[in-house]
Amino acid sequence: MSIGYACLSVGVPETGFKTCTQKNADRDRLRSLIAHNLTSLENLIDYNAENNIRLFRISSDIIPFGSSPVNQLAWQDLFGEDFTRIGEKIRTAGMRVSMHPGQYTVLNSPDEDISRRAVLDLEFHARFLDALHTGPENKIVLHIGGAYGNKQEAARRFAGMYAGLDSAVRQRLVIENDEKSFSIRDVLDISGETGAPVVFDNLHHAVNPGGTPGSDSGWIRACAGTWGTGDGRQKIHYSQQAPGKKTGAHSDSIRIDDFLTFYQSIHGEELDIMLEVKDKNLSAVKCINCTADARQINLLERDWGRYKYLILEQAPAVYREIRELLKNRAAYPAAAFYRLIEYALTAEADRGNSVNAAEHVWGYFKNTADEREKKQFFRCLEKLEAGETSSAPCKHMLLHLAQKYRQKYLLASLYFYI
DNA sequence: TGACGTCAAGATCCG
DNA sequence: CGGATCTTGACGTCA
Repeated sequence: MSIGYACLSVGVPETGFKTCTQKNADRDRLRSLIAHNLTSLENLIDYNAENNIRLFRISSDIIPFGSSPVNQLAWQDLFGEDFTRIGEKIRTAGMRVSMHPGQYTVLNSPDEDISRRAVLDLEFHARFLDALHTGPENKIVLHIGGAYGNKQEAARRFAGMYAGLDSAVRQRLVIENDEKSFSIRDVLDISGETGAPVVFDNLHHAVNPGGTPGSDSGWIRACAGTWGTGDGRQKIHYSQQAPGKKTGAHSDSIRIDDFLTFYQSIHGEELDIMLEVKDKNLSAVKCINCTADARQINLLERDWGRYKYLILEQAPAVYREIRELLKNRAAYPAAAFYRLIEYALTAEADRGNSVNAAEHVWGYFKNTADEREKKQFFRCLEKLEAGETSSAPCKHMLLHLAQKYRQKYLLASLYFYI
């Protein structure tokens, strides 16, 4: 069982992706964007390895215009050594990666130009995973596409296109139910035609159930048989409805109690679970820690180190409560810990709390900062206290100091990033 | 023709 | 100047 997240991180330094507009996409620009993005990918892989995250989706945007004639760069060759090095790290960490072209890659489109571009896009994704020297269990996840008023016909067109794909693509391709047209029942039928493994997406299924009713775990079992020996562990996508947002919108964070209920219901299934959630790695670590075999409190202490100043700012009472909770080093109150963090993050910002948290963080620098920095910080703090600014300028300054004075522990604090 | 979804670039305004 | 808040771009389908 691995639990992972998609594409981007929250609060991991130097992991951002850059792109440009089509009209600015010249060779030099693309080369430097790709160099930057591969460095970010390597930093993400390092972070994942250090944090026990063994499932990760690589963003399609890592190569800007990766399947467009705008990008003629031989990036596999130009960055061959980087790909090899990053691929080795993935393998060494026992990590499984994937890619997922978005809703605009439509293989079954009746418009031949659109389906042709979809093929090119899939080939780009396969080329990327090949460049990392990853095996075929590192999948490309794809939706079936549009229904065009005749789902049967659209499904047949998908199967026809699938059969014509290069084996480098086909061996990696897995198909997923969507929230509009193709239900899990439809996708299982298409799998019967094509042999492609099926990814069950619980939220898409809740929005677009189709077929005969069944529990999530029932459908997951139904998908299990589509995964062959070379395909690796069966994968599912898991997400939760964002409260108050439109149907199908992903939540900001995974609510741990709902996740654990789901997790109990699929107990015994050997699955890889890809979380689709705004706070990305944060929810991944949460769910990993709450289902870990090694119930060591240092897992929680480590995550607490990243949350603590954020929680101090959001809800000082919860800060104190969590400190109490973690005092018993023989216990492993993972769910209780994350439940408190979820609760604290719902609190409204309070100026006094912001000042208090900023002063705490300032404690790292009060003996090392020079006179100019001291003056600057306290001027910033006074403005915050007077309600003349948000806490952003203070935080920005403290982050700058953390970088200058190499406070590694502080640099990883979510206080700066949420 | 605009909504849909996503995230970064780019533009603009404010103090 | 930094920060906050738009708008645009890039994609295809569907109402």
